[in-house]
Amino acid sequence: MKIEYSLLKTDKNTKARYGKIKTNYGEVETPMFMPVGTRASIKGLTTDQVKQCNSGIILANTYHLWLRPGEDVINHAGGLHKFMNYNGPILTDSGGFQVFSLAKNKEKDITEEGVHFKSHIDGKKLLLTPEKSIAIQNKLDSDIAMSFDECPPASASYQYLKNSIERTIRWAKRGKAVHSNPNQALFGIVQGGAYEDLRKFSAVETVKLDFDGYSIGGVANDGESKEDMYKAIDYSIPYLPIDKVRYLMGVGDPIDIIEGVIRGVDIFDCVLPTRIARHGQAFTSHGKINLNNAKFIEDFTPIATDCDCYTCKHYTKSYLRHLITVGESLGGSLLSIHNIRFLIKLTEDLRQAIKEDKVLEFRNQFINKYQNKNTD
RNA sequence: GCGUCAUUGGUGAAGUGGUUAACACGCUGGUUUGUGGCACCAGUAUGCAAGAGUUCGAUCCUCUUAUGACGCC
Repeated sequence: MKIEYSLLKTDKNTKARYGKIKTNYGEVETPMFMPVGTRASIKGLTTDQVKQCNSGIILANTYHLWLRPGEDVINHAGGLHKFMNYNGPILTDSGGFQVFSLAKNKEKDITEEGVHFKSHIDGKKLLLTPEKSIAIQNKLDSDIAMSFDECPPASASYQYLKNSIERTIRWAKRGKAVHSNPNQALFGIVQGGAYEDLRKFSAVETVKLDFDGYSIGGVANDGESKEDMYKAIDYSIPYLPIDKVRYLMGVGDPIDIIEGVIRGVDIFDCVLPTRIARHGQAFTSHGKINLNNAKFIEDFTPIATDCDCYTCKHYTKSYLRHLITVGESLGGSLLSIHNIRFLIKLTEDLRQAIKEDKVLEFRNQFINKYQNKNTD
């Protein structure tokens, strides 16, 4: 089967929704944060460790797995779940985001056929098309495949975005036409920057194609303002069906997740928790802390006493700082566990708040604490 | 005892008679939003062993002292 989404409750004061996604690999409650495992690995963690964070869906990336080891290798291994030993749902990103950053000359390299670019590994000239992206994802056998879309920068002009979303819709059609894995859902992607009419057009036209779920793309890139991100969500959501999952791509700042949930988003993914972990930073309810800071040299307390993650149960800030400063990869792993758990816990708390119709109170309390770092 | 050479930030060190003493590491902060993993950005010697002299001006030239390395008796 493909996935099935059930909307179970809506917050009384906001658009926040509590729901469940049924997949071939178990049920997942939403709102939910999805950790990113680009190359079939949540960097530095075993899948058991990821599961211990109470993860539901995780991500992998079509572009990276296409280049190495190749979709056939993973297909012969029995699919992505077996290959990477993850016994839970997996979503694959289409590769669009990566390919556009590799396309040197946007006007020349991005054509109706697809995107021309050079491999970041060996410089080989490659072409990724909507059909190719879907074919790769079919073979990877993820539970959710994403349409191949163009992800323009926040700085793109209105006219550029207009042409871009029209092409993205044509690409979505082409991808859907060749999608052939009966166990895999396929999501459409809404673009259109922070323009109300473009988001509406993109959403309405994409929904006409009848996907298994919808995502809001093109946010949180190259210095886009928070206001524009929230506008992009607000302008897209009204046109998405209530009985399908909504996915805000690439968002993982705690406050942005809350604001997304309030606006009706169900699932999120982001590299932030794992990337900042490798650079020594940790989320806490009082804001981000940097374990590189000298003040933690002899701090023999956990990152957060109110955190139930493996790292906080067993390690002190002093030890974590030591690992980070000497470059031991265990430091990045332990911080990744904490940060992933932090964001998943945040979505768990949001689910509870929706059930109690207290999302706004939760938002205000969280932000107040998160931005006022001195109080304890 | 005599002679030669050396002495520049936390470390390794570059350098010049004249506006802010290179670079690297370290250190101190910061950044990171569909991951081209382990990156990027910023700050970090009011001083060039100590003292005196020459000079308009000295870290750079001269002298003395200290310390060190090497050589000779």
